[in-house]
Amino acid sequence: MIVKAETTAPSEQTRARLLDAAREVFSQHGFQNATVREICRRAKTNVASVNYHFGSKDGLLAEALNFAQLGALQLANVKTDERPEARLRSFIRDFMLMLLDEKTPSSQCQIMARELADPSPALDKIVREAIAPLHKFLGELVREIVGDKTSEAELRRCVHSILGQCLFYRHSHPVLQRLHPKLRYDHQEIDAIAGHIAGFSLEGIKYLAKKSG
Amino acid sequence: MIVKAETTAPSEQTRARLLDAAREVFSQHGFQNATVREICRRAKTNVASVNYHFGSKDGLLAEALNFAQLGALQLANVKTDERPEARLRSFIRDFMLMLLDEKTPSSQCQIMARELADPSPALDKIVREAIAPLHKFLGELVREIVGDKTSEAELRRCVHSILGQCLFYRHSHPVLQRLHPKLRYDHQEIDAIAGHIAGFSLEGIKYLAKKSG
DNA sequence: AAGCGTATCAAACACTTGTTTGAATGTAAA
DNA sequence: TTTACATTCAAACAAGTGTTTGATACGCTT
Repeated sequence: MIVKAETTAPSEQTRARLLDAAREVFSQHGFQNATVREICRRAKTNVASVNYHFGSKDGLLAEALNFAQLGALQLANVKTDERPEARLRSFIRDFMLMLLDEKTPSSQCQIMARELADPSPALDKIVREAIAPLHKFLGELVREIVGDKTSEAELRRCVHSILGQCLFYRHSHPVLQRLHPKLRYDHQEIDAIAGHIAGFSLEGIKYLAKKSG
Repeated sequence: MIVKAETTAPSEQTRARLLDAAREVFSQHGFQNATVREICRRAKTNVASVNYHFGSKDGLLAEALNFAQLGALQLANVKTDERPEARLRSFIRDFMLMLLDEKTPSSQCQIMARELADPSPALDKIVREAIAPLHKFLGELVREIVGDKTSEAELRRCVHSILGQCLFYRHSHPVLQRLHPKLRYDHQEIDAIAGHIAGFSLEGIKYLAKKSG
């Protein structure tokens, strides 16, 4: 059938399976602790396929990265005509969902979070394509709230405070699980956490605005 | 000379050298990425000595851990008769110094921070001896500020917000270094960061107290 | 000095890792 | 059918890991 020729070639299928499996394993175990064999097992293919299709484990990570979702989130947020406070609220909520949701995990964001603590050769690309834009976006958003009086250094520290709170729940997950075994990151809990972070941060930001202004 | 017999035996010396080197390497590279060979190189001893003196790499980590400094910090803080707001301020400052100071790095705290993201077999001990007490201490301190009205869940989230902000600077150091190459964690910069975190957090906490009260 | 237990060391071991190889397989054009 | 090419695979490779071994050196008692 001609149809088959128009769909993906067989080689493209294993490529896609490898990328899916790689995103899964990298986000769960981090780059260093993820093994090529585990990835290939999940992709139901041979160990050699990684090097055949992507050259190396590094190459696989580089191609598996795709921060379109995170970028789209920021773009949609900017396009809203809501007040900056509300935009910060909803961004934190969306971001926490990407970081924590057990059902629809954005493996991209989880990989990004992991890379912070344990850099891989792809860190430069990740910083350039995901982290730097994210800091820039949040910086501009906070700037709208605090006004022009606040210094760049203080503004940056606000961004760090927000990101630090968000990432804490991802980084410390194994520990928090032990401290509070009944904890589950369902939709409701994530909403509560995001609401707290937004409220907590907005007070800090507004205080800073008053102090500087 | 009899004196020599009263000082440490030669075997104790290499034990001590191993522990020192282990703390150094574990705090710099994390448990997984630290190699026994690197530790022994710095301790100027043979690879086999780790297993001879500590049984295994795990055993070495277990004995290298010592959270006395962190505990002493909390005890001294409680003993102060200052107001809780001031106590939170000074604790955050001391904690950030332990986490970031390039000159006197508290390898213990850096190991603890690393374990959050990348657990080792010693995580249980670390949670029990360092992290759980730390959360408890901060919880009680924040409770003094917010009063009895605030729920346990919200109180806990405040503690998470504080810790998240503090740990962010340690976890994200490689990334922040790339975003702001001129950044240095000297005493002055750490003071500024700690001051920001304390001010930022106190506003969030007080807001929560009002909201609940 | 001889004997004994501890501590150190170079070397090897067992295992895992990412990567490479060369043969086998499938696909499509000649 | 034959040929050429891309893909897949089992197996091996090379390097790094924590750990073990057996010999050697040291300090101390007898």
